[in-house]
Amino acid sequence: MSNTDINLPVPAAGRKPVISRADIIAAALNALGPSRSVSTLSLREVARAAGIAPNSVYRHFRDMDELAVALIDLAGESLRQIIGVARQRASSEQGVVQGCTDAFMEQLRADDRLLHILLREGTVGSDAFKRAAERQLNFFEDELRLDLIHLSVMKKSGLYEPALTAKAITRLVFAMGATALDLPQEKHAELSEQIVLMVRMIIAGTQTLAANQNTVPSAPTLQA
Amino acid sequence: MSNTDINLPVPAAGRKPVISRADIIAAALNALGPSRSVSTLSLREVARAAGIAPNSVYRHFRDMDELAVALIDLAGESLRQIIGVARQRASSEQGVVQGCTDAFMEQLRADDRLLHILLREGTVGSDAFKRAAERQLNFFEDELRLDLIHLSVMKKSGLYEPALTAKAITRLVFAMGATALDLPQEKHAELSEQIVLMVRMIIAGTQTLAANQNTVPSAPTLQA
DNA sequence: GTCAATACAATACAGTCGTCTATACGCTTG
DNA sequence: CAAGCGTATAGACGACTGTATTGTATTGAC
Repeated sequence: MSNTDINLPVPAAGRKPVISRADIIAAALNALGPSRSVSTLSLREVARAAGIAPNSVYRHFRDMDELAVALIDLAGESLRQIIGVARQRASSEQGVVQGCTDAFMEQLRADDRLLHILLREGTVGSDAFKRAAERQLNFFEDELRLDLIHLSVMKKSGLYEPALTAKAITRLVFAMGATALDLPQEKHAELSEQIVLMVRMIIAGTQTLAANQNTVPSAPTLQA
Repeated sequence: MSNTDINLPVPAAGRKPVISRADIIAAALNALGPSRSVSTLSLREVARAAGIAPNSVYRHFRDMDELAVALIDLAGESLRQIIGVARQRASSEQGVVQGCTDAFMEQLRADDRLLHILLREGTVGSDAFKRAAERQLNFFEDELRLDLIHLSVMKKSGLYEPALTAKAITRLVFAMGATALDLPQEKHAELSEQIVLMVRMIIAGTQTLAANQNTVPSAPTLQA
């Protein structure tokens, strides 16, 4: 669809844009701050933050929804890249969980406005809005699912319903991360530990369920 | 001259109220519909839905935040009661998980406006708003924690970090439930199965971790 | 009956919102 | 240079917001 940064090779016989999509997005992020919700942003407010007239925003975004979706997509890409780097650095299972959680929490701590958006705005706003957030979550789930499969092969451990496991981990981590946004920084370490333990619980659970399914497909209880 | 500085429990020496707090709350719920966010409700809109003048809302609620908190509390109490009934009917572990999830999803399906509020509004809105939602979640966590302990004793199965386990289950179920709000009803059954499996994963995980901890006491324990 | 307290309505005000129209600027091209 | 075109601005409109003020009807105590 429409590109975000580079204009088409059309000569563009007119006045050169003094402001770009990226500028408006940056202004929106700036106006948004660390704890505001995107749905409370008004077109005029963004224009004010960008130092342009309200109408000029229309040149770049059809409405605020389009801007919000751009913000969400940007946030998702940003976090995925960071998590990707953390994932590559880790090899063992424990390292992956710990490493990715650490990267996640560190990004949270760094007052990254993008991540805040992605965590908060999953359940409110317009349909396009929610669909964009859902899409980004699905990206995470899919990457995590591949990781889990890779890991289970490497460690020869069971993996029950990879997609479901990935979804559970993703949703849980994002939900916990969302609560972290309103917590003072000194509690972040504690929350980080909690998240790591929760993820380990799910991983242990998926392995156990896989083992039980292979041995006794009807017994609900487990004895290690 | 005699002043009226002290307000005793004087039996309302004035006009009888034609509208009550409950009426306003009902009007707000009605105006809110199934998919609107509470934070988008305006005082005037509520007044219009209640058929009263905007100012009259002030008589019962200091501002919209107070109304929103009342809505959240109401939603939490309502759902807790429903889950409580479902819990009492179930005895086995499988029954508890399945039963509570079914009750949860059925409440979702019944277009209950209260539950919608509780699921959506955990991450946006004013501080008082978010604190109220968090408080309701904590209630659920606590009840679930006691249930888990009770269950683990009954079934003689392990339970690793009851509080953390309860928190993981609660947050995950609520997060999944929130996504269900924007799903067509025919997908609810599928989602319900997913939720049940996710919860079983966590329960299997906490049991496995407990068993591992008993055999290999090297992992550091965390207790809040 | 009188009086004070109360609940609500009516109106108004200042502010913000999104959007429309018209206009000025600056760049490219002839 | 001048025409053309796209960008951005200025201003205004109507709708909506929360709130303050004022007026009015109803009630219960004396």
